[in-house]
Amino acid sequence: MTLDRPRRPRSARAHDAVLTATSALMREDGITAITIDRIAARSGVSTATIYKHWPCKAAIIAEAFGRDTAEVVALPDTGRPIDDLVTYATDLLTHYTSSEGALFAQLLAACATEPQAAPYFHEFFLMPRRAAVEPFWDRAAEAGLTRPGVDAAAATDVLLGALVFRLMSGHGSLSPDEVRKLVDHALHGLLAPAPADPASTGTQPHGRRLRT
Amino acid sequence: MTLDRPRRPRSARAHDAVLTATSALMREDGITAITIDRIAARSGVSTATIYKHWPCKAAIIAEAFGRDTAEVVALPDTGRPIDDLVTYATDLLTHYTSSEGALFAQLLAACATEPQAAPYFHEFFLMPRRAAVEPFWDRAAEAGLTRPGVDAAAATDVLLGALVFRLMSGHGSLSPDEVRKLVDHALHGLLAPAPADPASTGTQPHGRRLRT
Amino acid sequence: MTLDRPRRPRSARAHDAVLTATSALMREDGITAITIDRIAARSGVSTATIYKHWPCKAAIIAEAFGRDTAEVVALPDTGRPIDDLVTYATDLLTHYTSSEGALFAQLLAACATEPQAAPYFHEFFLMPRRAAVEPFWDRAAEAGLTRPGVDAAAATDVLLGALVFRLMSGHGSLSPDEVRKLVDHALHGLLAPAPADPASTGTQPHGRRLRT
Amino acid sequence: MTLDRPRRPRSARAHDAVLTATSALMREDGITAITIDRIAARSGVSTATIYKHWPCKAAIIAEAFGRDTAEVVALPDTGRPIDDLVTYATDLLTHYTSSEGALFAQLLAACATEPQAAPYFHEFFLMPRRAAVEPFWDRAAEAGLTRPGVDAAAATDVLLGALVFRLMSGHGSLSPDEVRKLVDHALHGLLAPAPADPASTGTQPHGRRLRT
DNA sequence: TCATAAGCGAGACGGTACGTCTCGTCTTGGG
DNA sequence: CCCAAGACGAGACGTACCGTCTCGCTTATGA
Repeated sequence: MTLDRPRRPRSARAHDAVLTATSALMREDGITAITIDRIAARSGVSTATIYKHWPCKAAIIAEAFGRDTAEVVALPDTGRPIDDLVTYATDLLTHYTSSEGALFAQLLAACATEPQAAPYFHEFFLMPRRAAVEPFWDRAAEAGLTRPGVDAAAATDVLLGALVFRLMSGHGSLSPDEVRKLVDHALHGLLAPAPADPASTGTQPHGRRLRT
Repeated sequence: MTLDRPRRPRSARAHDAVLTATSALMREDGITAITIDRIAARSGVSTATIYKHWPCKAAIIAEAFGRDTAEVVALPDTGRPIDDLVTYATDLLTHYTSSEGALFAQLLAACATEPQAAPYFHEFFLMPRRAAVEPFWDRAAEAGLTRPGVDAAAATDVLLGALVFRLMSGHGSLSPDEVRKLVDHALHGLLAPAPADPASTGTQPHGRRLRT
Repeated sequence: MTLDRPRRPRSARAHDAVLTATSALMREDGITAITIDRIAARSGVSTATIYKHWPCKAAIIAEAFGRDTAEVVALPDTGRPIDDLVTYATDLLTHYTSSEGALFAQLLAACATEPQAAPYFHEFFLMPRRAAVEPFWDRAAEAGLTRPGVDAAAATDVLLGALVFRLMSGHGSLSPDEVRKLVDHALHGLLAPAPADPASTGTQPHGRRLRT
Repeated sequence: MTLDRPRRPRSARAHDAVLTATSALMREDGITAITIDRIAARSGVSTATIYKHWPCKAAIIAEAFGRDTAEVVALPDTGRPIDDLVTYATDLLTHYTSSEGALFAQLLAACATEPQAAPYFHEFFLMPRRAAVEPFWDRAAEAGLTRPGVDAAAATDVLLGALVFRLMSGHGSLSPDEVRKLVDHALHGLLAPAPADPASTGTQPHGRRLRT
């Protein structure tokens, strides 16, 4: 617990210890069971020191969660941007279907409850994730594969949004089928495409294209 | 405080008084400032009685919020379903852009934190709202105006999802332009419509399945 | 729980049921665990009815305890009054050394806390007990075996007092030896008998100064 | 409420503040009216801190009462031990005849109800009091003025016992005459002194039988 | 080199909300 | 008219956690 040699450069040590302890606690007992005192006890960092590094509990959690999450879902690169996007989106949502999703939901809840944590969530979770996919969406946009006006920010929010909503409220299924449906809806829209030629059939061929 | 005549049919009286007090408190000071004790003081209902009616604070809030929200946004009916949907979706998201959205976000946070509240959120907020728009989506589906597989549940989640995400995490703008963009993306999809030639990849199915 | 037959002559039935239930509860879980609600549930008598019969919980307990205690310790009658007194006193204190003593202590505590119970304690416990031993002390007094001024009331209080004190505060041993010591001290006094010759101390016969 | 300079040495400050507040409350409204919350409000010490210092309410009261009682009744020292004992005993019982006695009774009741308080009662009230009189009884014993086997503990219990009993149950008079009677009985015994000639009764000298 | 200032662990503290408990009153509805 | 059933207001209870603070020690830097 008390290393001897390099004593003063503690700031970084304490910082790391807190994040590590927080990660451990949140996997073990869930975010709701996390308390500053438990983090302090687990990390060996005193509560006072913790409060010198972060403004509130949710900020710690946001940073810890963001650090852990560094690319849990790989970005494929097959050269077929649309396929890659579909794969990535499906993988991403599927990943948050697991217990990781519950953590994510509780992290978001903490952010909403403690507004001071928002910047931490932004910096340590959202931005890194978005930066990773941004070039991807950019390339897709350049290739004319995305709708006009679609950028990484909007895309992420629309893609994750429905899942977030369901995770938060606990309603709605998160079965693989549902996840695929949500991804499909987000990527291709809720409404039928405006018929290019108004003379087509009422129901149209996309039925085949979309159904699972 | 002590009404005289009809004394025993109090259950309903207490119930209403609590919901009314909760609504008032949540408009005045926000959801985070709500306390069971404050609800008790404001409503004249004792904490013990409150806990006999609801399992936790978030359940009360969910019911109160749901009761208040009964159709704050009107469903237009111009006979042009697509226009109506667009109008409704835009109005809905715009409505949650106001302070009402902050309440909504904190309600969701409370639901995620206290799982016992989820059924209340479901019953008193989500279901009534969804029931209101359901026939609308059904009619649109019958008219072939929605993509196959789109139902009221998925539609609501995808439409509201991005907004919910932004409200919860505090990131992202909620300006009218952004709202319009989110609505547009949700309704029409993130990806550009599939090109006319379907002969792209023979390897995997989702290219065909998904590409509009 | 819901007997049907004899409905009106309830008063006596309810009274008895309450006392019986209270006795049972107090043997099972101790007096501190007794609740009006538990008595009501156990006896099938409603709380409202209970409050019509007794002013407070301690009153019920006092009556129940008194009813149960009817002569648990026998009064010997060997014809040798002093021996009988010694036997009785020792038996009495020994009896209250058991778990019955703890009940007794808690009953007294309840009486001190809820003054309304005192008359019940007096009527249903103290008086019957005292009435039983009174003729005994009277006879002893007539035979000149007790000190002048000693009556049943004072005798009981002095005899039981030390035990009560120890039971209440939890201090002091209640081993057989200690009990015998307390009985001995109470019966024969703390001070050594005044020496036969009154000329011992210059300060005069305290015996006279104090006696009554 | 918020003193500035000497901040951390609060433990003692809080401790004292609680005891002082408790003393005040108990003189003003009686022990039954004491609440942890009232003590907290009066003393400026939070309930949580209070519970870190004492296990229950009765423990606080016991300590506060003991602290206040530090020798309210003086021990005379005339050189005539018997007289001193008589004076002291009478003064002591008389003192507890006042409202102080009611407090004492309720303190004992609290001790019986909350067993965790017993050690506090023992340490802060009983022991100091007993320690004060102990040398006195010892000297009397050495001088052969007390009955064999009488020590400070037994003496205190027998002397106070009857009073305690009457205080607790509310029965029996506590007039000066009665007090004197109780003191007399305790000091000199309930039974008449054994006749000088041991050959009196066939049942053998109970004096010897019982003594020790 | 040594003093100063800062960082730290430990943990007490004030504050506040929690959810439970019990009391004693009250009302309903059935007999 | 009485009663069981039990809802209710009141409010104390003991616990939990937060975020601040003080203490006393350790260590890095600047005079």
